[in-house]
Amino acid sequence: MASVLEALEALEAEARSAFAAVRSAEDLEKVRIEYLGKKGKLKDAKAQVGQAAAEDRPKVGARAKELEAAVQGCFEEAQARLASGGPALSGVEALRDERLQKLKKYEAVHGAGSAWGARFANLSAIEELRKKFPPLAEGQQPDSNQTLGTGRIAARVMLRRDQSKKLIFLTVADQSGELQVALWNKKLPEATLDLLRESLDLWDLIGVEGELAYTQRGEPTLWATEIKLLTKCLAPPPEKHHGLTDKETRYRHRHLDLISNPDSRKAFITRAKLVSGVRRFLDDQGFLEMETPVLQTIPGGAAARPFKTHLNALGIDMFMRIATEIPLKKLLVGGLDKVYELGRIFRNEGVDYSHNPEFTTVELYQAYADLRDMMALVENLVSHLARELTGGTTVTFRGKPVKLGAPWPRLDYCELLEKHAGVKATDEAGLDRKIREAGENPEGLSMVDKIDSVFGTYAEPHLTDACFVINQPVEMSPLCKAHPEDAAKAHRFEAFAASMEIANAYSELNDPLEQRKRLAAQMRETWAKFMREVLDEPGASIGADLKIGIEGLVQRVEHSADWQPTGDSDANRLLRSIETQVKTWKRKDYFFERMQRLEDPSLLIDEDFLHALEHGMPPAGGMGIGIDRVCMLITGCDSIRDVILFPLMRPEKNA
RNA sequence: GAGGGGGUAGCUCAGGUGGUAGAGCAACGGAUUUUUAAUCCGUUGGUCGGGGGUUCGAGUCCCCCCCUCCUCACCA
Repeated sequence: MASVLEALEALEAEARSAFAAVRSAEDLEKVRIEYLGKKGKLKDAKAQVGQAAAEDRPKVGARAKELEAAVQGCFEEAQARLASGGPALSGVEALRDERLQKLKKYEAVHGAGSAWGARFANLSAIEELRKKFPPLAEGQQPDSNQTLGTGRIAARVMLRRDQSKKLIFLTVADQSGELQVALWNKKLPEATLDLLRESLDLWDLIGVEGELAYTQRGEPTLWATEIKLLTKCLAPPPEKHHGLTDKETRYRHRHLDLISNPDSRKAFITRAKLVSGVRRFLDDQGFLEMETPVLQTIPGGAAARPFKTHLNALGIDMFMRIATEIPLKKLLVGGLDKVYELGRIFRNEGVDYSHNPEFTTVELYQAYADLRDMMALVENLVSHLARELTGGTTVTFRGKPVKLGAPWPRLDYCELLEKHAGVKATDEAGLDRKIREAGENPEGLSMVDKIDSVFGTYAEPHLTDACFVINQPVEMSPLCKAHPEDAAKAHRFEAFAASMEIANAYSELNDPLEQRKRLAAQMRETWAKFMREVLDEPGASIGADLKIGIEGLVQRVEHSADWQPTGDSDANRLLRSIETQVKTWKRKDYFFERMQRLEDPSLLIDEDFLHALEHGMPPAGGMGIGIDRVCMLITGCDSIRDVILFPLMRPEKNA
């Protein structure tokens, strides 16, 4: 013990005199590394604590702590004495500083601002230049003296291999691919080569003009005769071989992902082609692309929860659209017979591998057509896109093959239910049993909800290859015509692939009287459902009076076909009572949001839409396709986040 | 909302039972005139997600919080 303690004392004395003797910033850095550095003497000393006898460790440990503080103090003292411009740079700052130095070095020769480049015209894509290299036969020795023409490219430096001070190989990449560039003193002025050797970093953007020739190893290479820095990269790039794998970083900083991961870049290029392919396909069939409002006062066309926003100029609340259906149908009324809209819609709901709050759909409507036209259209469209973008009609999703080739089988909704769940759609007790088997509670669910729940749990997982599910119960489809041969069924299909719904189509309901009935029924159902939820909310205590009032209202809503919330003073009184009680509930935000929707009846019955139908909407086929999901299938991406450039991410909190 | 995996150098990752954080790549210095994830020699670089606790000593043990991925739930 004595010896360890003595050693510590001696080290402190030694460090004090060493730091005291420092006369320059360089010396200080040396002494700092000697004592405080990673392999410095202080580390060695601290390591000895563990070697000391167990009973001595407390004393020795405490002394080592003092020593560390003392030496750190010596360093700071010396630093202050020299006034050497603040603490040493560390980590990413040091790397950035190195690059700044190189930037200055380059600009010292080429002038201020030269590191940020300018127009560099008459470029070839790397992909095009590579085509100028004749393919080499197996084992064939390339003629490295033969020039195969010239090339001019702009690209990012991905790899750098210095063979010597006279020859440097770079691997550079542009959007189309990678190519080797050689900087050689026999092709490039010595001064240029020297400057670049000392100032060129990975991920810098450069412009190169030169001769095309194989190397002796047969690598297609652009031998630079002129080279310019087009943009300096100041931030340190990710690891050159493994690239960027951390998903969070990839989503938050997509630009890094696109540079580092060619597969990711390829997926988004494919997505762009897919979107333009959809447009071309529809345009070629005479559809016109329309642009309808994103901001709406009544978010209709679906039952999803909307995002709410506020328009200052008019002092009104507005909503982001949850579908494009309603305005497009008004265009059918207006005499535009084949219309579509491809764009973003917004739903204030969950996030998982196949859901993002904002996503892209294409909705299309064709007058005087029906479901059958929509079927032909979507199966041709999707198999056409698959063939064009992947070369085939069978894709791989989550490790399993998925067939997208037309024609897709037509599967009856109720038959699927019976086949996979073993119950009939009319068998309420059976449905309840299946819901309980899945660990859910069927109480409070409407018949439609029950059927939907069982179908989702038992049938959807089996819908791997692209298929049409048809003949849904009509209650599930409020905007859809009844089936011409069976009024209980909807003239509707949902297209599934890989267990995801990728399209949904109707023979559109154009009877304004029937439409009003359906919307009213849906509205009453929503009211009743909300009231029942309030009654069932676990942990919520509501007074006996209120309970009776709510139960009464539910009865009234469910049994009177023409019930309207407007003017029902009982309903408003109940809402106010609920409002005061809900304030302390755990899920109060959820309930307040639902209450707000219920307070404005126009949110549930879109009178303007019904009025439009009364002017005559032609019978029509209509369809919505989930572009993101189709894109997942065609690019083979397992998550919707891999096909959305900037998926939703919780903001990072800085501590 | 529930369960599980993860957060360590700029990047990719190691770190039995607490002993004072390592490697590869990148960076810096040097060698190298046809390499290709170039190679060889040397060097620097870390509030180990954040906060608190136990301890002489915490990446490691305990508590709280944050972010993320996966599965499930929710979701026309």
